[in-house]
Amino acid sequence: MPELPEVETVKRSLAPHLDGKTIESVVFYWPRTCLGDPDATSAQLAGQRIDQVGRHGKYLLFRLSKHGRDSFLWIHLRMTGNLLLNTRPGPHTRAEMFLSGGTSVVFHDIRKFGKWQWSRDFPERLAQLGPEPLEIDAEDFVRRLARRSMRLKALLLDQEFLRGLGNIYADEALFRAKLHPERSAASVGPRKARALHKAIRDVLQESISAGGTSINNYVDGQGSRGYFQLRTQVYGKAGEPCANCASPVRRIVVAQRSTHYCPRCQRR
DNA sequence: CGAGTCCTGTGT
DNA sequence: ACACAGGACTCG
Repeated sequence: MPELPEVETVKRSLAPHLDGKTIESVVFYWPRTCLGDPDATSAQLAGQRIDQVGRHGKYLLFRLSKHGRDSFLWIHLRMTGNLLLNTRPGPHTRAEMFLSGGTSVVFHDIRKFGKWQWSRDFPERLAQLGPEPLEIDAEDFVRRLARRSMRLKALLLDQEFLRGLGNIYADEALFRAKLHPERSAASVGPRKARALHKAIRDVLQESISAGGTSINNYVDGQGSRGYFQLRTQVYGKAGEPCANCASPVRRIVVAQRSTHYCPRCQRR
């Protein structure tokens, strides 16, 4: 479910409540939520102070310290994960974190795809990700795009190309830039590449301002829904008229993911 | 590049 | 009963 804007919204809703608190205990109700040994992870986490809650692409990153030693905990929400502050655990609660001062964080995850991992050093998986879409500058983006022959949709979903785009925002950005999802990245000229860079930034920023996209399950740390679903133009709109030209939006499958585009505005 | 896997819930 | 779902890994 959550892509960059949703994870950013979760981070903003949690950080003020967690920064500076100490982890008293962590319980994994579904042990496979934890990459690595759940008992050892819980033991390592107990007593850690949360120095900062951040975001790296779609990952939430907790910077921790105990006895003067830094460590890291990342959480990936995958399709249906939610982190909820001070709520009762329910049937879909996969993990729970208890903090100093009576604060708790429940990890609710219907499909059990979400993952937590603790590490002493900066996590390798995060180090392998591409740049933040809201930080990379246009010229750098254009150069990186020109080096890849992959289809645009598949490339935008590749977290080593850019970290944070998922199925909704990849489709929305390609629509805004008027680029066909199956077009090869290297075939896109610098002018259109710059338009895509701007489209990505705009759609992500607008969604963050709207608190993310809530289609089914997504809510922030306080349980609030976002409302960017009211602003999407192609995602989930197969058969509906295109906002630009009124031709029906088409749904195809690219890289095993449903892909929505306007066949008239987004030519190959 | 595609297919299969991890999972549960919802809608047709 | 079947298709589909904001993700990402592993395999051939």
